[in-house]
Amino acid sequence: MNAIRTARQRARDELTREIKAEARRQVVAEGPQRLSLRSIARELGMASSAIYRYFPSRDDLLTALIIDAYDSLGAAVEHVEHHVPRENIRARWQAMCAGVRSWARQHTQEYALVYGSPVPGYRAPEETIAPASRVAAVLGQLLADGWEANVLRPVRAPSLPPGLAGQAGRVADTIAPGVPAEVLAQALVAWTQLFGMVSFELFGHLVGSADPADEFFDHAVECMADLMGLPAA
Amino acid sequence: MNAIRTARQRARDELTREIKAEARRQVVAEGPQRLSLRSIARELGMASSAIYRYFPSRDDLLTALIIDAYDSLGAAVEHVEHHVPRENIRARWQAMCAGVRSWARQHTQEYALVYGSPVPGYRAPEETIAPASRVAAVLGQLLADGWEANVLRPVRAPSLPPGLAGQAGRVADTIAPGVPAEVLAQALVAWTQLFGMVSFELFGHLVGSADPADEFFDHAVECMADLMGLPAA
DNA sequence: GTCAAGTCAAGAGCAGTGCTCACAAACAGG
DNA sequence: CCTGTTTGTGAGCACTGCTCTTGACTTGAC
Repeated sequence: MNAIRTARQRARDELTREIKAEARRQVVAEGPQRLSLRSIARELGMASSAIYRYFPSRDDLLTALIIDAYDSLGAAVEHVEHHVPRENIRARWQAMCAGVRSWARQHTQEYALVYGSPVPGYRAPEETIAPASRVAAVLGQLLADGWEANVLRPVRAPSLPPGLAGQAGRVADTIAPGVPAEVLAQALVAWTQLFGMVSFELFGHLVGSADPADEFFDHAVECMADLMGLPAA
Repeated sequence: MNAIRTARQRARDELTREIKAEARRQVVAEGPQRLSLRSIARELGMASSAIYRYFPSRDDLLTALIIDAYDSLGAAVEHVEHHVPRENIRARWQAMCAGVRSWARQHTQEYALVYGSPVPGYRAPEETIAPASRVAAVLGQLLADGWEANVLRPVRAPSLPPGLAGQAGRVADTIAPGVPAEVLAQALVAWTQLFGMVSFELFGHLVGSADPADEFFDHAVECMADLMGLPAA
């Protein structure tokens, strides 16, 4: 790789960025449904066919936006979580939950793009799993720190069935080294609860029940913290 | 209302059904994205414009499918839950969770339609909330029965903040009469966990971690049963 | 400095979409 | 029977994703 890129390469990178920016603008404004390559080209003052030099299809453009969204969420959560004293494990969990929710509320369409129904039938997995695990890594690190400091007191976990123990162990190895599978199984429960709750709030499934969801959200975060055995203080 | 409808009315009902059936076929086969009024008309041997005599727009057709999906899910869950002895509260919870998951796995696209990202930007709420609460009512009834039999031993719930207590109380009034707000708040946590977990499984967010999700699912169901204080036996 | 190879934007065009509208049949109730 | 409402039709508008050819531009080796 040369740091000095050719003029052509620089123009290409810039245009790629501009296309993505305009696409994101449209997705945010009107949803992924209404994203149109032609209107992007119109807005950028170029022929619609030229877009295909940069993204082979509409779905590929959407995939690029998805990756960016994962990255943006990961960065946001990392940011808020890093402003909490490292030794206060429970506060770190609370911070990351709040971070997820607040990012999701500020980026509804991008959240829907990532955690809503996969739009084009099937998702391109390879390029997305790395940025996707970024926010999961925050939880993993937090658990690893708590385990190392010997402050985790997880709710009695009945001995895990072998399959789940294996899965949880493998996740622990990559994301939370040292943490036993029992703790990680609980963390997976908390994890799915968190995103289920945020999705329900954003997608309107709480309107009849916990509509201003702030208090319910805090309540659930505490319940899950207890489930994982995060220390109270 | 006359039970004997005119020939015209009968034809209209039948065609409405056929349009929905063909639409559902397409959604199941290729996703809501690819649903096309023109191809429905083609398949039914009629002019595309004729569809608009029955559904004013594509989104209205989708809304009709959503209502049907809610109803189908509700019926399925009611069915499996009713085959469990009424006094075994925990088994009823397990059965309804399994029912939700199994319906979701058998009707992926319809589940995504209902619990995925709201496609057209905003959802028509009024017509959907009634069928939507049908499956929630199963959980409510189960909790009400358990509370009346005095077998619920919920995890210590720190006194609820006033807003959440009010919300949970109102839900209890409509769905689980007699059940205190503290229990219902936990039930809401379990509720969101259940659908978060199912969504993650269907939408591929567990591929790296709990991919064959059976054991993890059972584990989470147990955790949530404990959280709500459902009796072990 | 020249010139072939590679890259890129443009425009026309294909096949498809949702939706509207004027019109002609078919039906319903008086 | 006949009037007024429904229903189906086909043409048409404005739009979409995507492909392909054509011509202009940039690049880097000679």
